[in-house]
Amino acid sequence: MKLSQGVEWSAHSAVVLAGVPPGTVLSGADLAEFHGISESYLLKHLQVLVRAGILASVPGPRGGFRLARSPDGVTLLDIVRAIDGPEPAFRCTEIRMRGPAALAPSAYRLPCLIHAAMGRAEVAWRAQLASVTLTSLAVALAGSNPSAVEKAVPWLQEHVRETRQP
Amino acid sequence: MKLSQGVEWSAHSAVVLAGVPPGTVLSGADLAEFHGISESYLLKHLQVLVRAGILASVPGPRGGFRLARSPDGVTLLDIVRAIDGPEPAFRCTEIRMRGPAALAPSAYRLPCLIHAAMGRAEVAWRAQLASVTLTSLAVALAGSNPSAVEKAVPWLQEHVRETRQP
DNA sequence: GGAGTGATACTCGGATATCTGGTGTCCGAGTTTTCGCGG
DNA sequence: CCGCGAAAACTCGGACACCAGATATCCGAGTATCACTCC
Repeated sequence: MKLSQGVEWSAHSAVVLAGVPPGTVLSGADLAEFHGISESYLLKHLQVLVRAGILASVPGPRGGFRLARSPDGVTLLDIVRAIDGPEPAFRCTEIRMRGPAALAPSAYRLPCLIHAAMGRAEVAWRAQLASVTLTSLAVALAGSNPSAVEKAVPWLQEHVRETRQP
Repeated sequence: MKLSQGVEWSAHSAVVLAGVPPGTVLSGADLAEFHGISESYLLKHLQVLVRAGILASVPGPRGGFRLARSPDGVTLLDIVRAIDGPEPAFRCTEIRMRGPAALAPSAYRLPCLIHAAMGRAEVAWRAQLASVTLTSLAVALAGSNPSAVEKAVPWLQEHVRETRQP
């Protein structure tokens, strides 16, 4: 089980976007430079987040990305599901219904126990991720590492862009 | 995030092996036939379980596999970690320490918050898997689908093999 | 001087190569069994 | 009939191709800006 690299990049980018004022955007190039990562590859992931309704994009010069909803309404689970896909990690192929000792399919109305156990584990995993919002991350960051925030804010103010209001 | 196919096969095979009497083994070919799956590929995973100390193998004619410890002592987490690897799903590359707004490394003694949140989620996931033992699975199966067990037992008795005692 | 208009520059968006890890299979090492032979 | 020995058969073990998905990048579509021209 391995999570895509894009999850980390997307989560950090979303936290940064949660920290810029409403009505402003950051370009993909700025987000990539801020984190010291590849711009092209980050764009690929940001586009996925846009398609998932987590970010909104503004095209053209002085365009960029912003959160599509309130930072309260975006959780780590949303980001993971957008990048990594919504399908569960464990795929039950129902091998219990195969082989020489199998019964008729009607005998397997109750779910496969291994499948069920895996499902419970994933529910617990998702519940933890769903309890973390961008707001909670930003607040915790301000509390745990205020100097990092103090250094990031001026840089962001230098690169943030006002957007015309539709 | 995607779990290997081998996790499902290994888990089912382990449950079957938990159901055969102590001092007996099942060959890889029998386990594969019982589940209707590829023998060669299942063997690959069974060997990993042997290396992880979950199964023990007996070579030569009338050889096969058996559990290396009591079914009480084998959890789903053990199997997942053996097949899928022990490293966590989320890999933090510390991008917070990069880019133009980064501070000196000494300013990042506290863990990355996104990393920490992902870690809590994985702990919850593993805790669920660790709470499921082969014994609990076997007991629950006997309760939820006794007819499947009744049909499987004769087949297994037909194919199980006594092992000489060292 | 102001408005209109065309060109321009900048941004996101999707299509395209590359590469690692899971998937699938095969042949060889090792051991037990078994068959044949001799006593 | 019994014991010994060698050959054979069966099993696991690891090494070898193949393929899907993640990784990484590039060029094109679309739009706001800006400069220039004309009124």
